[in-house]
Amino acid sequence: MSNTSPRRVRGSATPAAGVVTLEMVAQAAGVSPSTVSRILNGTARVSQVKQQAVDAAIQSLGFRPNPVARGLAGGRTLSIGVLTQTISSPFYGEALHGIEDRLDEAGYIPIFVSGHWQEAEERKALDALMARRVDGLIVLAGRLSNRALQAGAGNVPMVVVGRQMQGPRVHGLCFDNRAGAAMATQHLIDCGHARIAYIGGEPDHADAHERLAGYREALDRAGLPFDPALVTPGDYTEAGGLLAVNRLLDARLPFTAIFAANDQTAIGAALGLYRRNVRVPDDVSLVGFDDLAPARFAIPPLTTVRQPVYEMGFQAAAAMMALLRGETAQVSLPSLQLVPRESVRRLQR
Amino acid sequence: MSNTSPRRVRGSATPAAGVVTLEMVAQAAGVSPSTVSRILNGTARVSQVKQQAVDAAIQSLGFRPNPVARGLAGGRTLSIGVLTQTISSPFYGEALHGIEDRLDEAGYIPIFVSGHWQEAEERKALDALMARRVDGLIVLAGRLSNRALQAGAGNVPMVVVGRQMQGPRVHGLCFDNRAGAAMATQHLIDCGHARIAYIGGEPDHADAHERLAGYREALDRAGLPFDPALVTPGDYTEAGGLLAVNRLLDARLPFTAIFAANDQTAIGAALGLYRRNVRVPDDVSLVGFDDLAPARFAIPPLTTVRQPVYEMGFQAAAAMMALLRGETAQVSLPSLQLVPRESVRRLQR
DNA sequence: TTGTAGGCGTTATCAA
DNA sequence: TTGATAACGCCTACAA
Repeated sequence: MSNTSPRRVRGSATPAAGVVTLEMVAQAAGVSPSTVSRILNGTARVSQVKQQAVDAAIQSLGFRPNPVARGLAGGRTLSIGVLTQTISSPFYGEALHGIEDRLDEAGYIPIFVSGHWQEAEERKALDALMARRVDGLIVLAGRLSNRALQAGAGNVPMVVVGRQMQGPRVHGLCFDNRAGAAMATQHLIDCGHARIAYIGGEPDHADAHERLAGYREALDRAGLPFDPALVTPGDYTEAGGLLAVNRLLDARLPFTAIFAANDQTAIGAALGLYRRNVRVPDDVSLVGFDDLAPARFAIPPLTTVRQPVYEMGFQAAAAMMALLRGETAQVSLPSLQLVPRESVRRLQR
Repeated sequence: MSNTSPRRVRGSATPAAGVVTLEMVAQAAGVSPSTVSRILNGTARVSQVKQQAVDAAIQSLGFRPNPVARGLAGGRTLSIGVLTQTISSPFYGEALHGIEDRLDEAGYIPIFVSGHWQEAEERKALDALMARRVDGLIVLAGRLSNRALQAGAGNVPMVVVGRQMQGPRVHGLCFDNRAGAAMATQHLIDCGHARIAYIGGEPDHADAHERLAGYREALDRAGLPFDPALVTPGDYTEAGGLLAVNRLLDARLPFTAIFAANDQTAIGAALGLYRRNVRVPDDVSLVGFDDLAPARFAIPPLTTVRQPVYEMGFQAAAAMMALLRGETAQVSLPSLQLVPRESVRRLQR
């Protein structure tokens, strides 16, 4: 029999003082390490006596399993990679919050990395995540193609927010942007507006196209003409909205309302209107999209379409947990809702 | 001689297909694993020949070291724990962005966890971080006492933003809130205002007290009386600002200006004033603190004190890197600056 | 039900 | 300068 006592001759990492290992728990409880492991993971049944002995040892020693070692041995790191675009974005920030809360419930931890809407960065971020051996991947929008994502993710399960994807270990989750935009436009039409301008989002974001489609759909349904001159691009930022509204005003076309592709755009537009002495809603009505905090406190408070973003993050994480259990994710997103406030005026006829 | 060939008899984690290990690189290059490791870490000199052979093998095999294994063996995970309060906060979001960018430069990854301004949650988050064996800790404000932080951090280096702390492996980093607040108040005084109300921040945040002190300081310096009735608490949110301004108005005390403890408070206050038909800046001037995006696009654009938050995060991460190198962190924060916009009116005399 | 004995992919020590 | 080898702390296949 060779020597099996835990000699420490040479080693690498100096064990941090006060670190309690599973082996120490086993010794204290008078059982083998495997038994402790089994109890920790619920891998097999163990007798009541040992169960209690181990529990007691864990308590008294204050043992906490080392996730790093677990990751190496078990192949699970209990961490989920989250590829987001800008960690400081007011929109995605809420989603991250939801993800964090749901993962926490399950003992997982999110690892956030930003792609900044740039393919190269996204690819790099994805690599970093995979190198960290995350157990799953949640992707928030982005520019990477579905193929690139699939390839980059290897064989870990993936939840993608903002695009349609289905597969055995993949789940897509999105809001119905088209319906939301139609709802916003319809609201303006219901208030008597017929000349409605549209300030779009980033031209190469899918949701920007869907919102434009929703706008046209509502116009069509009401039998109103679609005037391309009333449509101008934005970039989902306040500055973009400001610029866009200036173009609209400079064109000297008549319009009584503006539907902006998101709240930030609408808020920028509102400032642009203010600068030109066009009053909201007296002269021009304004509707946004998202319902972030600034919309609620804008002057006047902004009518918008509410996207439950926190909930979206929460559900994305829930879907991931399902995928990890080998189930097919079956989560549903709450639908979008119009939030009427004070930036829209009912036209007299 | 015992058998040293890499037999795989029984194991645990099934090695994921396509995973390239350091050992495979060593074989391909015809050297020992230790040599590969040395090259990877620059731990020792190796001959040109082997150097190149290994580099080639790494390239062709597409090898990427496994951080999890590194963490176990080397005791370093190349990750930094970041204890923040609300990941979706517009203020801290910017800081996280800065941290992320600086850490990325150094090959480190941030692990963000939220404490939600609650001691119990912060403690839990701290534990989770330490269990993950992060190499360092960056703490953004919070309620945990310095002692609790020190204890929770064990012996990993720590950078704390928003409080004064010094130590061999600890570094504190803060803005001069007092000076910033004095600057804001002074600006109002310079514009001829004498009756200046103050809407405070969360009563138990240190920076809220500092800002109040700055407000008083400016008043004193100008020989203006301090009227406690003109001071009312807020909570750093828009809703808090709205409520506060209502209290101020209800008290029916005369004032010509308001200094709010942060932008969100100011924006809420602006809405409150609007609701009561008090115009900004014609009837009341308004100054905020932070200079977040919404301030720039408020109507009218908000005069405020700019805190370079991104930079703050960046510097905090830089300090951490210095600490990790065993140096004493010696980073400096850019100072606060007044950003005059349109929410302040110069009083005629 | 329980224990034994690798092995996960790296780093670090020792000896050459 | 290089290579063998023993950890790092845990999990699990296998044997008992």
